Amino acid sequence: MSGHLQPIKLDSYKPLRELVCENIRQAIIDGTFSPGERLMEIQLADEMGVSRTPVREAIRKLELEGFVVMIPRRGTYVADISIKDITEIYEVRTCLDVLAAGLAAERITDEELDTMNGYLHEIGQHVANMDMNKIVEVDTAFHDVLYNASRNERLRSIINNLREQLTGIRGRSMSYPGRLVETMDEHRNLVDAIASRDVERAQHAARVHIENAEHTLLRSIAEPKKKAK
Amino acid sequence: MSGHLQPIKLDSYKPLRELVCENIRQAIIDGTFSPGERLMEIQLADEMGVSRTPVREAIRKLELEGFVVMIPRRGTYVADISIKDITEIYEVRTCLDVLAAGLAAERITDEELDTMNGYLHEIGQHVANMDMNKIVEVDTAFHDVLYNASRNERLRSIINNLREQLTGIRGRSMSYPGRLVETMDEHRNLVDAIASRDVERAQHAARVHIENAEHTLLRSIAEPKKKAK
DNA sequence: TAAAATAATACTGTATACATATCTGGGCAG
DNA sequence: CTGCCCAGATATGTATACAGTATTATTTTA
Repeated sequence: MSGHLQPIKLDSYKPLRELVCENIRQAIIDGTFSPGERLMEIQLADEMGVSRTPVREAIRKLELEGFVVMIPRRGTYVADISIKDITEIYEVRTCLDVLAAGLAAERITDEELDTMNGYLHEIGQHVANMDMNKIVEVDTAFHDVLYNASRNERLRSIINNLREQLTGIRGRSMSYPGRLVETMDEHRNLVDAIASRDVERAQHAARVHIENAEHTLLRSIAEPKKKAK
Repeated sequence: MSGHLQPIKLDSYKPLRELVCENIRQAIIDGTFSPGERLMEIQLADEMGVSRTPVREAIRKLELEGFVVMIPRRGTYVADISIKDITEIYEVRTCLDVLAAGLAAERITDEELDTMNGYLHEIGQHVANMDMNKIVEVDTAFHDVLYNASRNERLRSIINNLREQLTGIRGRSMSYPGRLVETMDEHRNLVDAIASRDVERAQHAARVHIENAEHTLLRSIAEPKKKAK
């Protein structure tokens, strides 16, 4: 979206470090900073018009979240996502998504089910228009409802963190030929299983969905479709 | 162990924030700081003989790890672990431990198996002597080998984080009547299953082990065994 | 000319100083 | 006597200054 760092807005009264953190994270996700690129505190601070202190605290948080790698006394670098990383993340996410789907099938409310069905319909329209941004946005909201229905805060936060680590490259998977239609079918199956409170089927649907997403992502990466900065 | 914060040692050349972080985490785990207690930056900095900067960065990390809760402009408080939290954590951990056991059964080396068997034997001796500290120590090492054998860094780090959040109260479970013998049997089953590369059986053994640990912990908490500060 | 050593530069790590918001206590009014 | 308001104190949020180390470039020597 943005090709450059935003100067910090003072709109909210959230601590500066939070705004700075979100700003840098977004810049990493949307490709403003390339993997392996060095992040220097002074430079970041200057560009955003703040001092080094909030920048440092933001970087510490991003390190915990896995977006950057810090080498003591050497500096901070944008984390490089390798095939091995993708495999690792999906190994964990498959397991957790299956858990979340099972729990949601037991604990979801009818209102939440309505919301999910609404999102499903919305996604269908955006797919018809090929509006990628909207698709990703609503897809995220759709899964948020699901994870929330698991009634497990930690599960939700761990999954969200793992998802965010892949956000930068997830778009590739989406634009893979035929994947969108597949995804919609899988979503439909998942919602139906949860709606009928069928834990086993919900777990199976979640597993199929996440495994397909992984395979598509890995396949799309194997293909030569690099876009330079 | 310690009843008070340690002044910071300059032994290692690790960044101060790391040492401070470990120091505070340990103090929370061993009960020097009670749940709900307020942590003040200046006081912590003075006690450890450092400035506020590394203390602040350490606290940010502890917040991400779930050990403390920060309220903007209000201060930092030691996280309070509720029954709901324990249930949440074990819900996720069960899933992840099962995953780790299955992966380990596929990927573990013979050397690592030897190591695990060695720890198992060691635990047996410490149980005979009722040396709780040693038991916890070797038990931790035992599981570390297992998680490491999953060959998934993220899985390992997530599980370790969840474990640490319960470390403070895990001792209760250990001292529950008969639990130690049960635990040893479960460990034996787990190692045997992994040694025979039987994924299904390893997963089952892991699930049984973690679920029993949870039940024992919840039971021991339900009983009135509070020790005041 | 190449390699090694030394010096200079630049960034991270840490400490301290300043600004601002929240909490506490006392006084005054109802 | 109780409740509200204002003022002072204290702690957090942010900025800046200082120190130490790593990297790089330049110079000297082989």
